[in-house]
Amino acid sequence: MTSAKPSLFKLPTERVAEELIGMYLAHEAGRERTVGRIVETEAYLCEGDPACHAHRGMTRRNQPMFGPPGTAYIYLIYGMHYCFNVVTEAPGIGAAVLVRALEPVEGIQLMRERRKVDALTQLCSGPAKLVQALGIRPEENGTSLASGPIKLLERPAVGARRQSRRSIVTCERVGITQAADLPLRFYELGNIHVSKRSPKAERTLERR
DNA sequence: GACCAGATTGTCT
DNA sequence: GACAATCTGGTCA
Repeated sequence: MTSAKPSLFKLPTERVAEELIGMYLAHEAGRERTVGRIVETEAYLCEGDPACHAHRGMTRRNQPMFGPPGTAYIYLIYGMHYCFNVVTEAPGIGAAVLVRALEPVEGIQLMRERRKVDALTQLCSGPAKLVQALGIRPEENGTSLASGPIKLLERPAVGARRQSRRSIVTCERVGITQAADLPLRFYELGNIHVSKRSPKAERTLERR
């Protein structure tokens, strides 16, 4: 397992969101390590996307979104849940990818304790759930994914089973009211850890 | 399985 | 003062 290449985060946000599927998100706090395989993401674009936090310019909350690509952007939603994003493209742009679901890989017992549930599919099948399961903290907002406690990893190229494009479903994003129809959500077809499936988009994929 | 309401607080207008 | 990139538990079919 090696760190993701920094150049990855400079790609267009939709590309990053798609490329992240199949990669690994790791969190280290002292000796406690948890790792999950990314199975669902959403892209939030700097232009033409009113659902993006950065749409109306920089504020105190969204400041990390305007930092260098590969920065962690963690924010509080609905007064009680935290969500984790990866900043993309270039400094000052204000685009990011929301990680929505993981397949638990390492530190599963720790995840169970943090989430206070047993079922594997309930550990990381939602943006706020995976933050809780990995033990990601709001203080880690703005840290670098290359050197901070949160890391993005990929399997070495040799012998790696490359994520086939065919098995990635593209559909509308979840839980937003503005620009809800843009196809900016990506998830792995058939994976039980995905937070919400889109039967319509899956049928379209099957026909290809 | 689908739908709905309630919890709860920082941020922005 | 309204709203929000959510989750959970309850109800109903």
